[in-house]
Amino acid sequence: MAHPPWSATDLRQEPVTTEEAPEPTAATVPYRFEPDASAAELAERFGELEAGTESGVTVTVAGRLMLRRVQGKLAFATLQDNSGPGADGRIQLFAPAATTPDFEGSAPALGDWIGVTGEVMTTRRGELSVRVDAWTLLAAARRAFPDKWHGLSDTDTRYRQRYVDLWVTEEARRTMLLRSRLVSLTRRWLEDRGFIEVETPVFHPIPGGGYARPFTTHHNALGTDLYLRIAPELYLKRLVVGGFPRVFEMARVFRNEGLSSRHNPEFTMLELYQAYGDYHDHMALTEELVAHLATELCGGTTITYQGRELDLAVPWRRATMTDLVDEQIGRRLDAATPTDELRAVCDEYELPWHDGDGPGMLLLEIYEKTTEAAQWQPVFVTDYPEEVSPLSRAHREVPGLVERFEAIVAGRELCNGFSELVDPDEQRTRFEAQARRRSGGDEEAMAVDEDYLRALEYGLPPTVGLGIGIDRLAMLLADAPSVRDVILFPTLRPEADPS
RNA sequence: GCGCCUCUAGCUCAACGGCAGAGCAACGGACUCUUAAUCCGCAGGUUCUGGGUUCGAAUCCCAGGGGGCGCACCA
Repeated sequence: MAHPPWSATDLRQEPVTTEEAPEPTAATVPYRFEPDASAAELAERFGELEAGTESGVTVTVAGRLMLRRVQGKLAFATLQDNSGPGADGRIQLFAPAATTPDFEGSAPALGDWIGVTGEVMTTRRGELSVRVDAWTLLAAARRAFPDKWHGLSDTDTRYRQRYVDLWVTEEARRTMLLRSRLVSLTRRWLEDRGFIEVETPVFHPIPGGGYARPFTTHHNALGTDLYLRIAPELYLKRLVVGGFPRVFEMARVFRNEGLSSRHNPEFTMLELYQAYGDYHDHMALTEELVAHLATELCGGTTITYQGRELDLAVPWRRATMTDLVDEQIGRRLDAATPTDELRAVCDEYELPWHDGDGPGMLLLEIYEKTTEAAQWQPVFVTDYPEEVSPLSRAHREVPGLVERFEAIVAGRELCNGFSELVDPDEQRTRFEAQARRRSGGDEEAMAVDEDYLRALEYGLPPTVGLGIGIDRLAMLLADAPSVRDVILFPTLRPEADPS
């Protein structure tokens, strides 16, 4: 090799037709660069170096130039490479004119990516630095970076230009890193327990497994409409029928509904299914997984969310919907409560009801509007009305209810799980009830999925399933107020003119 | 979909019916130990868009657009 890897000299010396030296462009940066140290590693390794010391060690680092302090014939700069567990890695560059190549020439600009090779040293003030003995431009920033102190505050710009936000908003970087670790830890944790990760279709001929409006698309060659999945549930249970007793999927799902600080049209749902278990098993699994993640990511099971303390330590409280509603509004209501009485309660709390709503629908409505948001510490709400749970198995003791639970944390639904309905005849009856709602105008009700029924007819053993909202969980553990803070590129209206 | 708030230089923000400004960034200059370096100088605008009111509009009004928050929706 004629030049060290950081050198672009060979490229810059190509014949030029103009008298001026060419500006470095994307065409003049090297094809490859090989840093051998990061800011975090240097801090770790040379943290104890006394002020005014040269280490005798030469390293190559790379990153973006974020700050610059030119002092006549001596310049300091801050190179950021986002190394380290906090993704906040920065190292100072020390550049004396006497030894720094091209000091007076085309010095790098703020925002440029550069690679630097030089001796590790400390300044007289004791700041760990890399002396710039050689440097090369890796990418020029043609657009000005935001204010070096105030950064970006316009949320629109932050979401649309996340590639800038991630450099200037440490919080954003930290949050996204936490999310990445959350997903990684979850995978490992599940695999350690015998779950295998699978990928099921995003295109569904029949939308199912949830109660939501789907996005519709069209396949030209097949000449058929397809729906983007609203949940992977029905395919994952087919896999249990197929002989995989423990499966999970980190499923991006799509729901054609409103946007809010808690809803993005595409979001990530972890769904897992476990043969031979019931909903008690998955309540235990949920609390153990979340406590594990909190310990790994937040250093303990006591965390702060939006200024309020949350105790995620195992075990979490378990309470039936009936008991929780009773606690909140002082009435014992369940799926056997007469419809008239439930309607009267709805009226009392100014909740709209429809003629077609059965007791289960009304009870759920009352619970959600009066009780759910009032729960702060984690609680498993159990035993939902069958009417609103078309895929859940009937409660083994209480008629009209199913063995279903949701975990409510900080007033929000974190997950939803249930003992799965395994009886194909009963499932057909439930699907048909849904289909009646659907033809009655309820666009969110499910349709009859004949292939799913066929799968059940081959035999689904006792099974429990669970869906955890990964975005919600990330919000909780990252202490993020908006779901957009935990999604790298949240859904926004397309820009009219992005230039 | 409804309500409230918001939009000014690349970025962060002033000016609130009377000459569109500052800091940072950029550009020119001084400076060999800075830490958001400092200092001097220079340049930078469709005040989101279109109407209206007014002698005069960034400012007030109407309509539209982007964004935020709340409501509705999201079992």
